[in-house]
Amino acid sequence: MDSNSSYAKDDKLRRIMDAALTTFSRSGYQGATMQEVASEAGVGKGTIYLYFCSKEELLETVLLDVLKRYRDQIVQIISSEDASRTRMRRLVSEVVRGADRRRRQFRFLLQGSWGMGGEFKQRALSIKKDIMNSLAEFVSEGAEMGEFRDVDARLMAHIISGTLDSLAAAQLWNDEQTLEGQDDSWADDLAGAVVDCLCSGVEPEQ
Amino acid sequence: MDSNSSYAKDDKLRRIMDAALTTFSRSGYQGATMQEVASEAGVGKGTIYLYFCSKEELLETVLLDVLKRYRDQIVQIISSEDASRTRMRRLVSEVVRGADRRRRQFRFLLQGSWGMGGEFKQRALSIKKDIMNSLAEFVSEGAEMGEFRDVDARLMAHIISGTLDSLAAAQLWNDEQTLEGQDDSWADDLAGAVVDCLCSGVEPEQ
Amino acid sequence: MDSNSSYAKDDKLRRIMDAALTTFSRSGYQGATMQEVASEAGVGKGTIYLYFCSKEELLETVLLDVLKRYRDQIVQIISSEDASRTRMRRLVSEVVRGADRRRRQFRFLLQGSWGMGGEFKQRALSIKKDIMNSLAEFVSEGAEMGEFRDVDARLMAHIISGTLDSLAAAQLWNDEQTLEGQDDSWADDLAGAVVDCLCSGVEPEQ
Amino acid sequence: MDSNSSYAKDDKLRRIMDAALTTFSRSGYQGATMQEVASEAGVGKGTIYLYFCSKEELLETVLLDVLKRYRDQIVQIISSEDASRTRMRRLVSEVVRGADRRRRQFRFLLQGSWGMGGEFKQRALSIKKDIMNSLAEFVSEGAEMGEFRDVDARLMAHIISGTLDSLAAAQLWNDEQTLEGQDDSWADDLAGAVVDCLCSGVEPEQ
DNA sequence: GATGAATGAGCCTTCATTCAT
DNA sequence: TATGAATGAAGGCTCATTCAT
Repeated sequence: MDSNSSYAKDDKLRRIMDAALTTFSRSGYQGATMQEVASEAGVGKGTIYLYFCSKEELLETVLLDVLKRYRDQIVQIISSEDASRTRMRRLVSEVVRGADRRRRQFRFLLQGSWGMGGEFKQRALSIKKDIMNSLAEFVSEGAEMGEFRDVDARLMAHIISGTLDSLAAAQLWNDEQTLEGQDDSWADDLAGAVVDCLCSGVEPEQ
Repeated sequence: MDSNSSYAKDDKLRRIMDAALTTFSRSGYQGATMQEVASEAGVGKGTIYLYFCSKEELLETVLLDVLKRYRDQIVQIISSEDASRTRMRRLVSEVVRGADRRRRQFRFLLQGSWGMGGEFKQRALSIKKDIMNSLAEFVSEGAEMGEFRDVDARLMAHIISGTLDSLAAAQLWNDEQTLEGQDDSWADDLAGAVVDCLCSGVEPEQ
Repeated sequence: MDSNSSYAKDDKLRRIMDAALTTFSRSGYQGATMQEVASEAGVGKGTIYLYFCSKEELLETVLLDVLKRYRDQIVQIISSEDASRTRMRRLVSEVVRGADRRRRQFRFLLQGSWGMGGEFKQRALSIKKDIMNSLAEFVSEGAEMGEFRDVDARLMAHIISGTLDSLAAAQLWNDEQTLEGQDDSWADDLAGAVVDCLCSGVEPEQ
Repeated sequence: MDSNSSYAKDDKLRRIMDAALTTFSRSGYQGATMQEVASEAGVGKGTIYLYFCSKEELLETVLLDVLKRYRDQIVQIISSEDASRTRMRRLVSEVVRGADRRRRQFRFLLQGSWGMGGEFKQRALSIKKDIMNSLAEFVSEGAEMGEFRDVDARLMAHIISGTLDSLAAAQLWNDEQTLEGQDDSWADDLAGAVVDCLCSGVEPEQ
């Protein structure tokens, strides 16, 4: 019984955050109404205010939550013991696959934290920097291990991050020209080609 | 007199669109009020409705306008007769410089068209595809001329576009770690390093 | 035309304040809704916010306005050149008559400024003190002229003010036992009896 | 056990009514929330509804309770066997002292029953009339005993009642000009002066 | 054309009340 | 009996839009 009610409470919070993610993603922050979120979550409008003190706090919490999960996914992938190129490949394929599976979340990430203010922006930026730092470190370590050239790690992090975002966005925007064959291996094939570009560059070796 | 009033009319339209860009960029679409836009433009609130039938149409017009200008800038740069690497370099340096100079516009571009619907989204996507197509064509042509390897042009377009976006965003977010030395040549140096990564890749030649 | 529109604006403000007085008096501050006030005034809900920035400011303005008019009435009456007793008599009869005529306003005055905070309370208190000071001065002057005994003027002011309030309240509460015969002279007769009590006291002369 | 739980129940009821008095007095009827009252009483929000079926009933009960206690105090004082003037003096001094000691209650009384409707208003009025009747009777009896002149008893009741209210209000409003020396005997001195005014009147004997 | 006073639909938020535990 | 999580009606306020001037 105890564990039941405890479960129920967590469940309600989770349902609200999930509904908020869905609703904000569908209608945008300002466009979404608390009533929509409540209906989507299957709770009363007032119930949301038992967990979040304002619409803004709800958005911030959900946004940070998604951002953190994205960061954790990236960090986890590039922390493996595989060869740098392999890790990079997994990074691309997982993110692209994830964008497909969790469209709602990526909508959110790409939208970013526009219009949010002050303290929140700092926290969001902090997580974004985590991501950048992880990627930069990944590049540096690759160079130390002799698997990468000695390029500017921070710039390379921008290139990787930007590529991931662009691919995910294409996914969301349904860029069927780029990503049409959705069989089992399309993400891996895509990742292979992208990583080839990133690793070998676009210029022919002389 | 005719040409005068016509000029006056164009001028007023231009001031309104400029004010809208500034205001939407500062406060977001929903956060901005028509009163704000009117004040910023130095016209009466009702005047805006002589040129645009709704707030949404105003946003769409301004957004498409900015997108087009961005597209045109990119197209113009990569249409020159220079070597591919040189054009790519100019692409990066101009975009980064532009992000610095025209922050309002880039805010807008990165924010995208959230919450906008249907027909408008198609038009925005269409322009975004113009950009992608231009970049892909640029890569293809480079390959034909032997200046680029025979990589997947569309994927390389994503890499370039994503890199540009990531750099521009860092600019806006004031990522002072990446872009601190703001002397005259910082953009060129940055572009050089970025293009080196993109052209030669991150892996050492064997 | 100019004077017309100017009149219209003043008229709208006046209608809103009047409607607010009526509505607040009928339903209480918290009980009244802005929609009620708007309907009573025959304007749109938003229009009120062109003249007052919040419900609270509306209440404060109306309350201070009524308070000031009450103060001015009292000051005017006791500033005449008549004998002290005559002025006191007019004070009572006018206030009682006013309570009858302007019930809404007296409701307001008696309710006072409960729940209002800070700066406003100070301004209301300041006007209430004006009234007390005027009454005290009236008593002092009466004493100087030999028409009154040398009693504590401030205490006597409390007695007069309290008596006026109690009579006005009885009026409002429909104390038909006290104030039933509402012919032309009832107020004068009442005032005569009251002033007799206040002037000669309740104890028999020894 | 029975008497214990019965005691506990009475105790809880008392605590709730006390908390309501404090809370309503502090925040006003509409401003106070049931949660505030519950917290102040140290009980759960739902518990209040075991004793009162609505917020309004709670207010009415508490208000009538306070009114009755005030009435009883007045009746008790003027029912003694002392000389009329002595009783009047005790009336003033006790009320003023009481206003100091039980500010919360007087706040309530002075605030009155604004916004309350129908049946309740009748009951409150009924108690207020009790007070008026008691005072009028007191004056009549004084006249019968030859200690008072034969004035209109109901009007004199208004004068006394109004004076008491005005003094109590000054107390609450912190009218330090009137009531500053708060040593042991200030209330008695004040009462002496007030009663002198009421008994002998403000006009010099001729 | 240009304006801004006026409007009212719509939304965030509060809080009295209920009811499962 | 006692509780407080859950609810949803209701209200203050905003702001896109209109229209008389």
